[in-house]
Formats: sequence, structure tokens, C-alpha cells
Amino acid sequence: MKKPLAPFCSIARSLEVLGERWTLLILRDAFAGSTRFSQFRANLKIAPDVLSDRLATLVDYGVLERSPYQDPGARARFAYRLTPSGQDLLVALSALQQWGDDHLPREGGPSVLRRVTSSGRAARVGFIDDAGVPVGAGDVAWHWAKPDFRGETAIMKDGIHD
Amino acid sequence: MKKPLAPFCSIARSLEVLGERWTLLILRDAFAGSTRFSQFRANLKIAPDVLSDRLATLVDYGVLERSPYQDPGARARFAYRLTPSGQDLLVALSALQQWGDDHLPREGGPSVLRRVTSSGRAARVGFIDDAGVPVGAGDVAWHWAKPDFRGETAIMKDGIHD
DNA sequence: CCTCCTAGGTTTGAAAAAAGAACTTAGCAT
DNA sequence: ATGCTAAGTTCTTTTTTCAAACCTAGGAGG
Repeated sequence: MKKPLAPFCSIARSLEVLGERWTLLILRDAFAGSTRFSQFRANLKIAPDVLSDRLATLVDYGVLERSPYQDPGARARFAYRLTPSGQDLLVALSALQQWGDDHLPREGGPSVLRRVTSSGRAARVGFIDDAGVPVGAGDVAWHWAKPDFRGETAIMKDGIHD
Repeated sequence: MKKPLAPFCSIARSLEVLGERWTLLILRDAFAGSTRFSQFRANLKIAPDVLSDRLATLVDYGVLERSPYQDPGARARFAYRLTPSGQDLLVALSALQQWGDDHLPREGGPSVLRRVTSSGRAARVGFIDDAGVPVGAGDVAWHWAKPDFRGETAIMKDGIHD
């Protein structure tokens, strides 16, 4: 497996690994501590064939690692743990969480908070420039590395998509 | 429409609006400048019924705004533009982009860069504490607002999921 | 006035994916 | 031997998506 992932756009490439139904929820569950098939299954109420497929894809692309474990008095089984690549998704998942809290609020407030371990302070996701200074989202824009990708009539006309 | 969005988890709630196939790519295209049905359609090669459905959902939840426009010598049509809520997704989309660039690289390097408009500096997505200080992702963790949501055997046992 | 053209869709039928339930497998315990 | 359990696979039904064709409203051209 592990196709070379053709898309030119990094977001499209990420979504090819993460964008299928359930995948991001599985990862959220992994961040919440789930490691076993049955835990994901019980928490998410996901069909087992779909879970099996998603875990395989995530392992395949190095987001999760499948490692054996053995409970005392039980047979050896497998656990799925976040790799460093998977752990790097905390910021992406947190960005979605933050957007949900900001724009699709629920009474009672957020159920999960992001907190800095060392200081206990609340944390938000945002942009930081290459000098380490936080920058407002309104002051950030996307720039195309190769200018010919942006035509004036058809934006991103070829190559960027898919 | 516009169901109240039951999920307790903010990520699940966000994904109910954004998590269907194509939705995040449509939004990426919106950030790249597309506003019209035919632009999204041509860029993404998405089936028109699916595009229609996704745009309606996004308008419904206030991520896009559907407003009339008129080209000279043409009939009035509709444009789809990011609302403030939609613009707030730049950070989430950029987080996915950054993860793709970091972990699913393509030769030739990233096709799109995030740059601070006022200074021209490159920008990355990251965590910032409530005193405005950037914090490494390894120093941030999720905390449940109500401790009884985390049992010791079954993590996030009830209510959080779906 | 009538037809063509175009953007912005809707409808229709076929293919792919997900849901839900039943079944399998491997090893430990009784 | 039998049962139990986690971790799946297989099977059938339902839902989504895809691809292509069709529809519609208005402006332009004849």
C-alpha cells in the first residue's frame, strides 16, 4: 500500500490520509487515551470493518503504530498508539476543537480545555511568525510558491487540485 | 435545517459541519479565491449534486454566505463567500496544510506558504498560552472540564462521543 | 420574437462506501 | 472439552458518491 499521494496541495494530501469518515474521530480518541480496537469501537460506535480499514490506513501512513501487548492471563493482542507524526496532529485537531467551541457552541461551555502542562495556562491555536511572535489570523495569507499557478480568471487552474 | 448539533465533543461538532467528503477542499478553494459554483466545480472536479449539497450545508451553518452578484451583460447569479466564521477556519486548514508539508512531503517543497501580510515573514500554526506566549505542542494536553467524563477503564465513556 | 449560449443548478441510474449483524479465530481459564 | 473474550472478517442492506444527462432563467444575436 501507501500510494505516493499525488496531490500537489498539502491539504488535499493530508485529507487523503485523514479525511475519510471517522478518521479524525479515531485520532481524537487516540489523544484521549484509547489504544485498543475494542476501546475505539465502544467509544465511537463505529462498524468494525470501517474501524479496521481506518486503523490500517493510519498505520500505513505512519500516524499510528501497531504494537503487541499482553495483559496478564490473556493472549497477546495489538495496541494502536500515536507516532510522533500522529502526535503532531494535536494542533490540527485542537484547531477544529477551538473552531467548534467558538462557532458551534454548546450550553455549558467547552467539554475539553487545552492547557499548558508546565504552567497550567489555557492555550489557543494560532499563527506564530518565524521570529516566534504570535500573529493574528487576519494578518496571515497563503502565497503560491510558483506564481504561474494563479491565473487571473481561473484561480489555481491546474496541478494544484487532486 | 440546521440541527442543534448534539455532540458533546467540539471536534465531533465541527466535523458534523466540515467533515463530509469535499467540504474542507471546498473551503480551501474559497480561501484561494473561488466564489462561484462553476469555479469550485472546475477546480475540484466534484459532482454538481455533491457540491450543491455541501455549499448548502456550509451556508446553513454560517460558514459561507450566499450573495447575489451580476456580471455586466449577464443575469444575476450567486456567489459564495467566507463569513467571519469561515475565515476563522484559516488556522484549522493551515494546520492540516502544515502537517501535510511536514509528514507527507512532496519533492519540490510546499506549493503554498503562509506569510504574515504586514511583515512578509513565514508563519506556522502552533499553540499560544493565554499570556500570548507560544508554547510547544508537547507541552499542551487536553483536560476534561468535568472529571467524571474520564473513567479509568473506559475513557470518555458516555456523552462525549457522537 | 425566436433561438442559442451560459452559469447554476436538479434528476437519474450505476458504483462505491458505510452500517449493522453474524460469524471466525486464537489463546487462556475452567 | 467448553466457555470466554478481544480482535477482527464476512455478509447483507442502506446510504453516499459519481457521472452523465437534463433543466432553467435570463441576456445576446439574428
